[in-house]
Amino acid sequence: MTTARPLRADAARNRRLLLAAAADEFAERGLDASVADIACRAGLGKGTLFRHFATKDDLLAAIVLDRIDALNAAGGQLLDAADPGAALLEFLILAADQQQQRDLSFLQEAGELNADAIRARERMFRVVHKLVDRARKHGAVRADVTGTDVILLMCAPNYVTSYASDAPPDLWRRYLAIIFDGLRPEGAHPLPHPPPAAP
Amino acid sequence: MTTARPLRADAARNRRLLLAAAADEFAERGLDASVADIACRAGLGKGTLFRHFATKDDLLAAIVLDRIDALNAAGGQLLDAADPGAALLEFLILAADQQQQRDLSFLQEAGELNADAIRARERMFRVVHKLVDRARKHGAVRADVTGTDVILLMCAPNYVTSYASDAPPDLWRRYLAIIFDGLRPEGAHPLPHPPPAAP
DNA sequence: CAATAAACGGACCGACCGGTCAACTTGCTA
DNA sequence: TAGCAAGTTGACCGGTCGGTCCGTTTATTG
Repeated sequence: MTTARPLRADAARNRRLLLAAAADEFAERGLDASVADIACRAGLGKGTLFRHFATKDDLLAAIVLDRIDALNAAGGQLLDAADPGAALLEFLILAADQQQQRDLSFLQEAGELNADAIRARERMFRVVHKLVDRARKHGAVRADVTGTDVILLMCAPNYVTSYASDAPPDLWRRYLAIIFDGLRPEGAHPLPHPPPAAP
Repeated sequence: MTTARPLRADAARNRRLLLAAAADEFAERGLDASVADIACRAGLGKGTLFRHFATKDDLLAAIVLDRIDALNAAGGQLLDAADPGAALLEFLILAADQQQQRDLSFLQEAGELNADAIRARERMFRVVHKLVDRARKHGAVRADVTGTDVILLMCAPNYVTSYASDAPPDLWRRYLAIIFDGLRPEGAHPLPHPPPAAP
């Protein structure tokens, strides 16, 4: 039982500052952003950062957890949408939008994450599986594509555009559309390799 | 004029050892592989590595240059193939196969590379553009897709599978097929974003 | 307001990195 | 085979990193 007594007012404020600074710094410089820079950006000392987050990975996990939970909530609502195909596409757009993908991609990197973050990720995987199943049954997605396929492909649009240095910020929409066309049943060719097992 | 006198026999052998060790190490651990580990893997001292390659980036560029040149040669031949659509697909398969993609992805990362490597990359870009143009004129690729699109998407299949830790080594074939289906004219939906300028 | 626990901050630590260098070894050649 | 340039090596350097620690500051509360 973690009967945590509430944070002192300044501590709560600083925690928010740190999370915001870390989100910005990670977005700009990737996983290599240094904790010193993050603390400095928040106008705080490095020691303060480590008082709130025992390790750099914990800080990352805290950020990612928020994003994932928000995405899961949106995905849950999309499960009731009228058009299952449009709902899946909308979910993928939400996931890629505002560089959320950039954080999601951290999530995919193996198990060095907070247990909470891992649980949130698995919740998200379940949501994606449900969205894909619905879309497949509705004929909006080809029969030979699985939820795991979509999970893996989810981060590709942002990854792809990250290499076009002078690209407009929402170029990912173009590649999400191309990949999504590849998921549709119309004009689908047989796949040369079986799908991976669900994670 | 670089009238380089030939390397001493042992030096030439060590150079090959270093290139092989570096290729393995970069493939396993990515760009973060340390020069010390590479030298150790080659059974040599760190100083020897720096005698052959002035900087870590030069070493990387030397590896990448070989791969790119091989790919360019294959791509050049595919320009004469009977079926332009199959030729483009074959080129993408070659590019992704045997983790070549892993090295190509380094290439995409901005201009911190050897001038030679940059030239080789640009040569590859031209080859891809030609392959795509041929395929498009032949109706094997949708009209609204450009060579630059394909260059950006080229690395996606391997990237995508790199996050499925227990995946079979050629799972990328599955996602290359899905993405390639997205490039076909059949069942293509309008793209929501214009293509980026050619690099 | 005084007492106290919570929070803060930055000097400090050990590990690791890319890269240098001078002493040492070795293949080539005359 | 002698001499020497070419090649090798690992200790070493400056810098950065994640993380620790303790003297100091501050919000809270009786």
